[in-house]
Amino acid sequence: MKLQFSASSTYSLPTVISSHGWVQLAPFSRGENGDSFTYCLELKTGPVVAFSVTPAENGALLSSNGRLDDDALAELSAKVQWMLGLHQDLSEFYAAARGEPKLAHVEGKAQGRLLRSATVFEDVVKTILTTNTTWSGTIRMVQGLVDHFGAPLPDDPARRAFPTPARLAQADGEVLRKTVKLGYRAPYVLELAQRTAAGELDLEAWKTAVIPTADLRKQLLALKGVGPYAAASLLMLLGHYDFVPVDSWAFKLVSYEWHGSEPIGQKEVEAAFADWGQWKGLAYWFWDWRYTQENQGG
DNA sequence: GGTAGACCTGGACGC
DNA sequence: GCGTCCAGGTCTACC
Repeated sequence: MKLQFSASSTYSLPTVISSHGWVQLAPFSRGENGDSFTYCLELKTGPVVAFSVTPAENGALLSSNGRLDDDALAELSAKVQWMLGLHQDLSEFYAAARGEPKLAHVEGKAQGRLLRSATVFEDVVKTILTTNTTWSGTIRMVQGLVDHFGAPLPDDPARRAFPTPARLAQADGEVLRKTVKLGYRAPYVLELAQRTAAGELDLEAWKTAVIPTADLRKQLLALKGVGPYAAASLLMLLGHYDFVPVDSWAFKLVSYEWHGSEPIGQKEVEAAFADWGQWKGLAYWFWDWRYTQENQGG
């Protein structure tokens, strides 16, 4: 089975894949050249399907051995288009970036889209698992969730999808805490799964909802385990860039760039991008930082 | 609204 | 190998 997707504007799959670390988190797996990925997904309509996504003419090509009925195919197609951000319009951001040498590269590289998981639920869980830990810890926790609670692929049971809310809602809190090693985050993830599975939360509605960013942020902050950093990160994944995801790395970047490596706080980071309006998050994320260049010999 | 302490794990470090 | 310290955001209680 093959599905070809075309973007509504200039598009680069390798750029989307390398936009942030998501491709390193299960059930994503990065292709050898870094310009493609594979993923395993449990569809609402029933089947578990594995597929690869490779670059195609201004878009992407999905390939899978799975056979799907029309409903499953429609669901898969919609989810992959969401993951790839094929229809995001970044023309206003590019227009603003043309006047800033530190962002001169973004339009040429088609930067701006961030790789997403198939569901908002998966992205919220993963984002909670990025907080107060190392990146290696996040990779380990996400892999643990997939290994313990994800539905297996029929043809290759070693490969599993990210667990649905219904599957995670059945999880034993102590297994989450001790075996999967989510630690104190376990009750946050469990509560999120249970409320989502029960229909109390409709996270997927955020994909299409037309809501002011401030209102969406309030709803995100109301989730246990989601604070200002996680909310800003999730807003970016949902296509709202009005907030900078300020973590300890942001302090290093901004301090080195504008404050001579002196200790700074949240206010200084926010002030640095205050002029970027609805594009603050993207301007921060794709800024050509001196800190990383000079600390990696670039 | 702002702040202090607790949460949990893994990694670095010293012995 | 063992113990200690620290980094990483968010929550809760308190002022």
